[in-house]
Amino acid sequence: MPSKSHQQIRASMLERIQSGEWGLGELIPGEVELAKEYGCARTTVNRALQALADQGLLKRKRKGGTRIIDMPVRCAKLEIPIIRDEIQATGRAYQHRLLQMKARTPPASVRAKLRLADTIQALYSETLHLADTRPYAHETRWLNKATLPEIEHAKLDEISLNEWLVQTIPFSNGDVAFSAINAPKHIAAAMDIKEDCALFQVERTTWIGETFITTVKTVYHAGFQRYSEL
Amino acid sequence: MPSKSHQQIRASMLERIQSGEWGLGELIPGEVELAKEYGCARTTVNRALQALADQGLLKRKRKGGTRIIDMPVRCAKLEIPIIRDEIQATGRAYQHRLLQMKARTPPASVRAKLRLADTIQALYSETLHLADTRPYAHETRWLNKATLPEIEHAKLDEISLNEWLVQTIPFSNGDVAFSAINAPKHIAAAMDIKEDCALFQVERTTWIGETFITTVKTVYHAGFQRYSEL
DNA sequence: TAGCTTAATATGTCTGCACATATTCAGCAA
DNA sequence: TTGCTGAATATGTGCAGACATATTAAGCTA
Repeated sequence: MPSKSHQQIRASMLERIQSGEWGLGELIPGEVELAKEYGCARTTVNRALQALADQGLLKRKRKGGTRIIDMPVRCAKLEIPIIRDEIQATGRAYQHRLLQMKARTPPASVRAKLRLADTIQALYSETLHLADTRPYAHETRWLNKATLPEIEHAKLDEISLNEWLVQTIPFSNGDVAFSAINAPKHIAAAMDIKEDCALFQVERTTWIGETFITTVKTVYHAGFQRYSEL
Repeated sequence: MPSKSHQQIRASMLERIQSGEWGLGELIPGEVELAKEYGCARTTVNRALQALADQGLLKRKRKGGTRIIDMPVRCAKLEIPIIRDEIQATGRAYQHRLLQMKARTPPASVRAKLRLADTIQALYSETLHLADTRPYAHETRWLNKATLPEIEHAKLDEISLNEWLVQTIPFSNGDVAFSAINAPKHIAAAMDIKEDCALFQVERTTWIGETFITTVKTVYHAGFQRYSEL
């Protein structure tokens, strides 16, 4: 069994954890001992253990040894796809409408969150995304004009602002918040639903280094679910 | 610079990706070349590249080489803590009330989701979690009695069902779905809020191997946000 | 030209070894 | 007892070399 052993070892260890052979908070054997047991090099065991530690199942400390996490925190890896992809993946036609777009001084709440100067102008936009002509999601966005002068030349009829950003600034940092809101009047009107209907909302703010790029509130249609494995 | 180089190399590569030096979908140099450039062993470069690939920034193929992901999918790693921890972390007092708990035949919708036989009895429960005596979240749970006979002896006054499960079945598989609902009458009553108020809902179903453990709907108080970095 | 074979190539993985680093623990001194 | 010091120890990291494996590209054949 000279190949792929680090994956097998990892799987075997996972089993030992799940079965309770290695109980909660318990210290497990050292790398050298495990290497002997599995008949492989210590490096290989190390790799398997590191992976499990990354996954949040183990905690490792030099000299302290490796122990099972006492109170494991459940984690869900949520994917947040481009809305167009999400719609087309279900076989429906995608459309989007730019409802509004203008330069404005953002309200204090937005300026605070983004650490913007009082005087700065930001680009404000509202977009409606449609699946087979039915409203799918509504986006409210603030965008730092200063960092993105190219925005003027983008053809936002053909490609949504959302997508344009992903292509232009692909790998940024940021944060997300998920919540529920009662549909405010203007969104209810745009999405053709009852006012106060419960909607799923995702707020995202993205940065590159220290400079703010954009903050966006995406509100999905009634009944929308975001799904993930854990 | 003989130490920590795989982390440094990884950071350096991340920069090259973010700065656009290595553009979207582009092929990057091979491991041997990078190793020469960074002045280290191929193993070390490999490790850095693997990490970035795990993170979803790179795609690697034997012989095909390594390329930057064309359409990166945003991922958020959401932590779903035990409610007690979540409340106590903000310095508030935690309490919980078991509103209901009885064995029942689950409705067809639940049976289907859990692949349960028609005849099986499941344990149904409703729990209210309080922060400083104010309603924080409401849980509706179905639990497979057959797989968890110990449940009868658990002291569910002292410890919430939620927590009892985490301690008893710590490492299970499952799925989650996030959504927004208008508060139904019985939840509005229990949480002392207006009917139809928008609430954030998390539905979780967990398994061990092929056997179903539990499914739970957690509805959080109005205005609740689940936050994460991305 | 189409289809097969073969060699070249980039990543995947394992080994065995060495040294680095953090942490515990025992032993000693004030 | 308290506090310090140094040895022991488990993990962290790196290197060189080897072989495995998937896939492409080139060359050959019909």
